[in-house]
Amino acid sequence: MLVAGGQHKIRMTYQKKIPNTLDCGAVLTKAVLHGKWKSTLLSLIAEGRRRPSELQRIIPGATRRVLNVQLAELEQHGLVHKIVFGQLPLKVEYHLTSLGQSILPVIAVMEQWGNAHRAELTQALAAASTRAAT
Amino acid sequence: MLVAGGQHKIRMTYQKKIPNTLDCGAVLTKAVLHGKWKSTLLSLIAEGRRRPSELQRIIPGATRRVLNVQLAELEQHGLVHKIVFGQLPLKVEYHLTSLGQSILPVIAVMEQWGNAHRAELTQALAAASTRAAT
DNA sequence: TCAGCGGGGGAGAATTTTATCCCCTAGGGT
DNA sequence: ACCCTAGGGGATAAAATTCTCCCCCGCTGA
Repeated sequence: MLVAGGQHKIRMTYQKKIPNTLDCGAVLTKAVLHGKWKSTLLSLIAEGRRRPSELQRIIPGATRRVLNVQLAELEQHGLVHKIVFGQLPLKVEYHLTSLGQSILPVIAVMEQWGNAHRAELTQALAAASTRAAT
Repeated sequence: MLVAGGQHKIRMTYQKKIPNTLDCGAVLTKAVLHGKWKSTLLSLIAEGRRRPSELQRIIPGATRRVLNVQLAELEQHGLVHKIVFGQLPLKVEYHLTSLGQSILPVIAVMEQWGNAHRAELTQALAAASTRAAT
C-alpha cells in the first residue's frame, strides 16, 4: 500500500491456511484467485475501472466491505497496487502489478471455457444444487 | 452415475448457491473447479489414476469422505463419469467426460502460471497469512 | 474368527468465507 | 444543519466448506 505517512493496519479477520495440498501449481493459482469476486475485480481493474466506488457500483451484488477485503487480499498477494492520492477528498486507485498483469491470460482462458460451456454448466450446476436441497 | 440397478442417493450436505455474480464465464469455471481438491483430482484422473483408493493414497491430506464428496460433485457437474463394475469386490472407476477433457487445458494454464510464479506466490501468501494472524 | 481392503455414507464440529449492520473522517452542495 | 460522496473498518451473523469420528456391506487371507 503506497500511502504518504500513516499505515492502515488491516485486521484481516479471515486467515486462510497456506494450501499445503500438493506441490501443484494450479492450487497456488486457485489460492490467489479465490474469493468470490477476485477474478471479476481483476478483469475490471485491467479494463481501467480502478476506483473503489466505481467497482462497487459495477458489482452491486457485493457489499463495500467485501470488495474492500478482497481488494486488500489481492494487494497482499501482490496482484494489485493500491495508491492513495492526497488526503483531502481521498482518492484511491488500484492498479495491476506485473504479477497481476501476468494472470490476465489465465483468467481469459477460464472466461473462454466458461462461456463455451455455459449451457451445460448452468444446467448441471442448477441440477446439482436442486439435488442437494433434498 | 452408471450403476447396474440401485441408485445411490447422495445427500450432498453442501449446497452452493448458483453464482449469481456477473454473467462472467470465469465465475462458472471457478464454480466448477471449486473444492480444495478438484483440480488435483481432475489432473490425476486424466493421468489415468481413476480408482478411489488410488486417489486417496496419492492425496493423503484429504479424507476418504472429502474426496468422495468432491468426486460426486464433479460427477454431478458433468466432468467425470463414475462407473461401478460388478457388485462383488466392488470396483469403481472415474473417467473424464468430454466436458472434463475440455477443462484440462484450463487447468494446465493455471498450473503453468502457478509454477512460473511459485516463489513470489508462496512468499506473498505466507506473508499475508502471517499478517492475518495478528 | 478377526484383520485388512475396497466400496459407501450420516452427524456434527471446526474452519473459512461472505454478508449485514453500524460507525468514523472530511468536503461539497442546498 | 442535513445529506451525499469517497474513503475506511470493527463486530457479529450466516452460509459454505472441510474435517473427524463412527458405522455399513462383502470378500480374502491368516
